[in-house]
Amino acid sequence: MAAVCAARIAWSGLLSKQPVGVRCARNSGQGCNQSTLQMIFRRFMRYSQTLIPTVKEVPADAEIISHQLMIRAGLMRKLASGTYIYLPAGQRMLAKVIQIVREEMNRTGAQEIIMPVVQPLELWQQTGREVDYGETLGKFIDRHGRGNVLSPTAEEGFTFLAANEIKSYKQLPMNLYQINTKYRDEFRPRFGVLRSREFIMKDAYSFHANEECLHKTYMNMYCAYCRVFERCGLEYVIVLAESGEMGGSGSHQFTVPCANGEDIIVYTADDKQAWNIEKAPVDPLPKQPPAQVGPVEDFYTPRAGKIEDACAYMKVKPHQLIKTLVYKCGEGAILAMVRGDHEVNPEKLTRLMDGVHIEMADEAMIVELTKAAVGFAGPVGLCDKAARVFIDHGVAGLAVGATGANRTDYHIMNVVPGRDFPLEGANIQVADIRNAVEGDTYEGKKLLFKRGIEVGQVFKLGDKYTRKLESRYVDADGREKYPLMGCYGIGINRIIASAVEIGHDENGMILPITIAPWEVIVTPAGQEADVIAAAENIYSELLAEGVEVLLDDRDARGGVKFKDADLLGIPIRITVGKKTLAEGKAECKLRSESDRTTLPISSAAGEVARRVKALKAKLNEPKR
RNA sequence: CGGGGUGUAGCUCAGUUUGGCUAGAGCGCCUGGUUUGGGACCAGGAGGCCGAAGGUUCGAAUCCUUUCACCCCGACCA
Repeated sequence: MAAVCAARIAWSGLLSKQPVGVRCARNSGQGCNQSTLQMIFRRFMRYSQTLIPTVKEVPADAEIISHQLMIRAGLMRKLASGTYIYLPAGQRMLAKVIQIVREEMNRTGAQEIIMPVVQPLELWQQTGREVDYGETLGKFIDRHGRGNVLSPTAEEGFTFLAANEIKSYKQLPMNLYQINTKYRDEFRPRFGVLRSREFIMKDAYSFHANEECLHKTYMNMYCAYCRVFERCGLEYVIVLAESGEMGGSGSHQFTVPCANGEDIIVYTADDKQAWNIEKAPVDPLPKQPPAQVGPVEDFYTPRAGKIEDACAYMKVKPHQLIKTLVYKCGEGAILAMVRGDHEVNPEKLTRLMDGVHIEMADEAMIVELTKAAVGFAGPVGLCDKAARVFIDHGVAGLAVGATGANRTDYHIMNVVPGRDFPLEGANIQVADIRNAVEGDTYEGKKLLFKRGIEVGQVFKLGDKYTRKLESRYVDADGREKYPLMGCYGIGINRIIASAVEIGHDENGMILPITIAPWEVIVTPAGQEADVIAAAENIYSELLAEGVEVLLDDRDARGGVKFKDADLLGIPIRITVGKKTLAEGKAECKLRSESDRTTLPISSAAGEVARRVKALKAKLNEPKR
């Protein structure tokens, strides 16, 4: 009883000795301007006054480690599937990442604006992306019957602005960006914040009079992105990516390698080249020597619409099967043939179609085209019925194969490419249309695979959007032209999730100091008045040094505070305890290391402030 | 959108197969006490429309129908 009371009295007594600035703030600011007040409140951080709801149990619906820890550490809570509430600690992390991104963008001369999240549907109809984006595009109709889009990206909005404001080559180049909420009506949100419906993205759009200028800005952004990810303390890999329906000629993706990544990175064994799997090229497989093959033979394969079922009937291996997929492009049918053990890469098809939107044909269209149920399509007799036919090198290289008979419940064997279906023709093309797989090579070099989280991507868009939205400027030669565009995105939330994915141990997050919610936590271990007083002192001194510090002033046991500090991943912990205090010392521990060092209590704050600055400098002064 | 799974206390989950006493445990929360350097202990307490709606039954968390939400696999994805 007595001890608790003493402790409470000690706390309340110290609370009344708050720094003068704070008292002044509460007394409606005598002599303090608004920004000073905000600064003081932002830095004045007591655990007991902050909503950091840590939990011991792993949340049932969190599958991957970053999701689990972000919930457990009290960074966020789920509001609905794919939407999260960011709590104070999470908000602080987002704010820090945003600030880094903003600084690096501004350094390149990009200008920050804010675009509405709700945008007119007509703009999206003009560029054709209402259709291309499909159901992922969030839409609603307002009370006036107008269609609205919840912006998943903002090419339309920025190009609209350019169309109205960029009239002369003298205004070019121009690079505009925003850091704003994006919405995508994902079929399946998952992995916590890695694939959420609502997220924060930095998106920039640049406008140029010529290709060289676009390239220059593109490379500037590329470098700025390197700096951003280095400052955030992330290990990252840059891969060549597909620009797909975004249109345009070039793209790089910035990915953080980790086991839970959704993207697959393909790289050569010598580590010289890397691609997203959508883009990774493969060498054609060696052509099989021609064999003596009898005529095509029907084979009864009831209900064997799947590769493995058909193989079982015909006693062949998947790599001997020719898989025929039907895509559509407007009204026309597109055939894509790959081996049974390979997968069609739609991005590669899109590129062969010059960026035209394609999608899987529906059942009705397949039945109409092949006169058979889905699963029994084959190239024999079908190639002249399709607008375009793409045959993978792997198929063309087969000496003999089996495939669908274009007749329900039948396959055919002894099919020889070039004999039983054409490999050449006006509408026919043998090409690389499949995903790379284990064992493939490129330019003779072995291809290797790893998973990664995409945290940023840069694109060259060309004039796709400026043409569609009639954005024209007058060039030096007096003629009207369409500016070339680049676009550049960074997933703010994903930076945090990937930092957690690669920075954690069994006790919780281990965060880079540049994005951790606080730089230092001061933990009084014990409720004795002198311990609390010493902790308060160090806390005040750190505040005065400009360090972002959290004081764990809770009336809790030491163990609880240590567990929470570890969970939160705060890079530096200063512990004030009875024993060390008696020796005039405080203890300093880095979250990333197990050793502790003791510091004289009188100089502890100054020394820790120096360490904070050194740690930050290490990340904030990138090599590039 | 196809396949699978789960909805019971703030959280993690028993109980449902085989309907039956007042619906449980651990953690968290509140009160009091003992503690206080790695998620303490004792005692007491609050907290539930058993996801929702209909049905079967003397009786439903439990059986049936419908529906909603969430999760996983797949498809999809600048």
